[in-house]
Amino acid sequence: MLNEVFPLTDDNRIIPNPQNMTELEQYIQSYFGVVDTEDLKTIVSLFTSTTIKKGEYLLKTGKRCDKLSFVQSGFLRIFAATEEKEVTQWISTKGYFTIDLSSFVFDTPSRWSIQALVDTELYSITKEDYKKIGDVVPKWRELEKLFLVRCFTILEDRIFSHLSMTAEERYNLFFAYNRELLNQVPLQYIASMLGMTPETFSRIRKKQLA
Amino acid sequence: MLNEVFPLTDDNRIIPNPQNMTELEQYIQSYFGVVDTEDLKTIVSLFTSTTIKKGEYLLKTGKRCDKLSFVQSGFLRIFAATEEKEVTQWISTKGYFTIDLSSFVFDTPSRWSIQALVDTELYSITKEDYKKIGDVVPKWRELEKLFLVRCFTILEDRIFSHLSMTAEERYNLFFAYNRELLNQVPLQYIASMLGMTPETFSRIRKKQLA
DNA sequence: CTAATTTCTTGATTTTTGTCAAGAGCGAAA
DNA sequence: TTTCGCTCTTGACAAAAATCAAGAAATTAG
Repeated sequence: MLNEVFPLTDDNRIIPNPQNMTELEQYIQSYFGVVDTEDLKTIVSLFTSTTIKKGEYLLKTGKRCDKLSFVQSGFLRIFAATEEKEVTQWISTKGYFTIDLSSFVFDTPSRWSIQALVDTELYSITKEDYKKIGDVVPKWRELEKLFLVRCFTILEDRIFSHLSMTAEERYNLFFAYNRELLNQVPLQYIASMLGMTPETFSRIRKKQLA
Repeated sequence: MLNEVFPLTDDNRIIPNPQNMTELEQYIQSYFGVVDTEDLKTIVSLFTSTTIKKGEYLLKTGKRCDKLSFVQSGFLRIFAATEEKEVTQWISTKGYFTIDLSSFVFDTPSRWSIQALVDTELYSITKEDYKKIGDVVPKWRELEKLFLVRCFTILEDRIFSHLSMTAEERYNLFFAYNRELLNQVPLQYIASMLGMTPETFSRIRKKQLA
């Protein structure tokens, strides 16, 4: 059983790579496509594991976003404050990569704050180390671009949902794909990310349960 | 005056590059950052000029998007049809690059239709030729990524506007930056891309003019 | 230039969503 | 356990936005 946790190389060196990192490998595979197994291990070795407690911030608006984080477990809320209220942009669950992309890439002050909604396990990579991936895995720059395009497309879809759907339709679409979130994070945040008030959310929810 | 139209190199070769292409060069510079002048000419030479008549389609939903187009003059409406109505996702004006990105990159059926709202001059590049840019200009892949990130950020902002603003606020924000569109394209399309009905748009407009 | 078509405006009305306020439910902490 | 704070729900009402319908204005086609 041991080598499931600490797999051995040909010459019996222990790879300093906890077993649960395998999940990160799997997600990288699924998001970025086929990468050589050795490369994958190199990439994953650049990530470091951290835990962030409920309520704590991974990033605050105005600070630089200097790392990319992968959610191993827990929930992160990405939001920004306006004069009147906080607006939740997204909630990251297991398997999501979370970042203020613009801040990370351009070294500008971040627009988003990122807060843990429960104790959350992360694997994070610094900007510096992230750059190394491109050197080690030449293919990476292309895979990264494809990943970006997929993210872009998701945002396009989300805009389309606001141009063409009612609050109730957005609710139904969201829960068709994110059923599990409903009982695990404060509903007010989901309401906000769907572009409605908590009261409207509550009423739609009641209607859908009936 | 001639060399404004056909600028001469040191050795008096005429660069086969119509004067108005310079504008495309300028936009590439401004979007993608500093590229060597020779490279820029190479890139621009891969584009071909076309004109598309009012009402004609550059792309239809379901077809492959096999080229990237730059708007030299005119207006393009990017939209998709739902059961009830057509939803305008964006209107491209002079200086915009227009594409169904997902279709172009992944060779999937395009989600958007693109139609000319007036006779429109375009510079287009095929997917095949676009790939060559990366070979000629090694830096291109990085510049392209930065451009993508900027586009991504714009979409994030747009989502935020739907999560946090009223129709009237979106109207005002839009016209702070796109005053010129108001008298040049059917207002119903602008209404749609801002996520409101033509009637609501008309009323807000009246209110703002008063 | 005129007729036809499309687009835009306006009013009346309905529907959707937001606001305000009160109370219920629930979990965390003393 | 009991209290405190936070979240969610509910009702009454207000505001925002959509719908429907008619007509005016603008544009296009003949």
